[in-house]
Amino acid sequence: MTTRPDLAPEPGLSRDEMEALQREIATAAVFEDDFAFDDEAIAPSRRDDQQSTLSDSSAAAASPDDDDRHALENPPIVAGVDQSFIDDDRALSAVVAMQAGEVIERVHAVTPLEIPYVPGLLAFREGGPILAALEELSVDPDLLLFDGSGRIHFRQAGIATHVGVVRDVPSVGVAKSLLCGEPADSTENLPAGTRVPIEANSRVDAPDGTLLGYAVQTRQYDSPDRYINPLYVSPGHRVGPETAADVVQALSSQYKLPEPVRLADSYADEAKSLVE
DNA sequence: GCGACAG
DNA sequence: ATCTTGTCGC
Repeated sequence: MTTRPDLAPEPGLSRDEMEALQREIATAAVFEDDFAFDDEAIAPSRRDDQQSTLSDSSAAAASPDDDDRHALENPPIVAGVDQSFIDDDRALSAVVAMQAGEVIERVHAVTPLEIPYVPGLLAFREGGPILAALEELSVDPDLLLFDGSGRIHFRQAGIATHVGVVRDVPSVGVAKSLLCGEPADSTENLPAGTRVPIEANSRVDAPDGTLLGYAVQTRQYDSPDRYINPLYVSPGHRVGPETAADVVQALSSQYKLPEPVRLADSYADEAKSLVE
């Protein structure tokens, strides 16, 4: 449960040092459920559903105990993180915090970009700007959702894992394309609500077949001969692969991306247009 | 040497 | 990520 500022992604490191740091991050990361909040209370309408259920099914039953009451009154805060780029050397990081389906805070930070994008080293380019934006948040999130990979990474230390470990906050990686690893089955035209395991292959620093995450189909067209690609969801820190996929599905309704990430996405563009 | 490669 | 009109389909 220790926060690890010493493992922060420093853009000034050599490539070898960056990779070595990522192996340390992967070692410090927890790829299984380890959080105190009620993940069942994350979805939007959940709160109302539970209250009505409680009121008509428990005529003579005891009133909710302290834990239930706490969960109902304090749904977990989930923050979506995304970035936009103002020019070649300035990044704008946006964070949208939601609770029970409602946006409770939006913050952003503009920071200089130190290094270019290199596949596998994304955290060293965007990690600093993201940490800067998270500092602006007045609420403290129970879960962070990133636009990028978590454990689905060459060294099992994608940006969701890296930032999650540094802040010691449960986190999940939500990528729109697959960086590495191998789907256990075809991911073509999957029905909405389904998922396919993503396993480690020779390109990943883990035994072949290790479950890294899931291809998650949050939305799909009804009939046409065209289809939507799945999301590649993986544990960042303190969340297991099943829960990571569950959370993303619970937070996705009308759109492909889970709401906190989708809103952070548009907020990043909106804030950018006001800056440039 | 060639291919693969989050955002 | 970003540059961008039209276009296909519900």
